[in-house]
Amino acid sequence: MSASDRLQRYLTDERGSCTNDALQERLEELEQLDAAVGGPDLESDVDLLSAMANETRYKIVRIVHTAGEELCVCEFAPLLDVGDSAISHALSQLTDAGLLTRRKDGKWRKYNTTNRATAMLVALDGSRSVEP
Amino acid sequence: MSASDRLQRYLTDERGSCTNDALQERLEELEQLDAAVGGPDLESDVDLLSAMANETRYKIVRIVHTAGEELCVCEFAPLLDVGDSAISHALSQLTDAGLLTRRKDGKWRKYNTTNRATAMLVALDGSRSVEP
DNA sequence: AGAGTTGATGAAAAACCGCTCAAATGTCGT
DNA sequence: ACGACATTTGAGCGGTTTTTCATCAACTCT
Repeated sequence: MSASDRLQRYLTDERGSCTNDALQERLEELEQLDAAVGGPDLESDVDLLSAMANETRYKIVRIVHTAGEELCVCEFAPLLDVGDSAISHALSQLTDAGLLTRRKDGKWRKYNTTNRATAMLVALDGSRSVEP
Repeated sequence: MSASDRLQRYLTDERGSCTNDALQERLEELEQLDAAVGGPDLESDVDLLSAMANETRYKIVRIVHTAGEELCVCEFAPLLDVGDSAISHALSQLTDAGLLTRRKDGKWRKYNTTNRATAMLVALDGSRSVEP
């Protein structure tokens, strides 16, 4: 097929020559990379990243992380300029993604960060402006 | 206003009592959290997370990271089930977000991961299934 | 110079997201 | 059990994102 056509020309360019065997070998190497990537973690990782990839939800995670203690839903409300319902949706998505824990305390619900959330924020902070 | 109404009831519940001064104090604490969060990094962090929060783009970053070497556009094509154009869009977004570097090599373009991308993947892998 | 190839770019269709509104659930105090 | 309150849930609307299609710019080789 033509899918690997370009790849063969590329390998020829890079290595001077490229037999069909060499092409197949490289294709297999790439397939292995793909297989290693496509595991069951892919979906949960993308879910986690999607959960944080929104200003409202990112701020929630940051706020709890910075607070260093569990916070009540009613404490987010004054800080986020969206309705209570949106906050609740956000908290649920973050909890489902494994970024927050939810605890019932009587009439109130309290949320705290998980290790996963902390790890992400630390990675973000630690790698900032350290190009490349 | 009623925005801090609920908060006052909450504080009363938690601490037994809550003067208006105590309410104001807590509100200020929360505002400080919010201020610390709303810095200029917020936007770039959300951009970075958004860039990774998509199966196609996540796979690209993972593949380059796992390969441990720069890869040519033509090497992604056989692994991703989207058109060449979508791959190009994805690579641009990832590069703009600071997750990949782009290098011209004659006719070909090669992409590699940045430290930022590595930091994110390491954080994801290192915090997996270590609840909470 | 011209043909062929790689990759980027822009518009537009299709899929998806984020918010609000209305209604539901669970909890507390009376 | 009832009313008040805190939060969640589900539907739906408007806007954004992801992909494709067509086109373009840059580069290579003859």
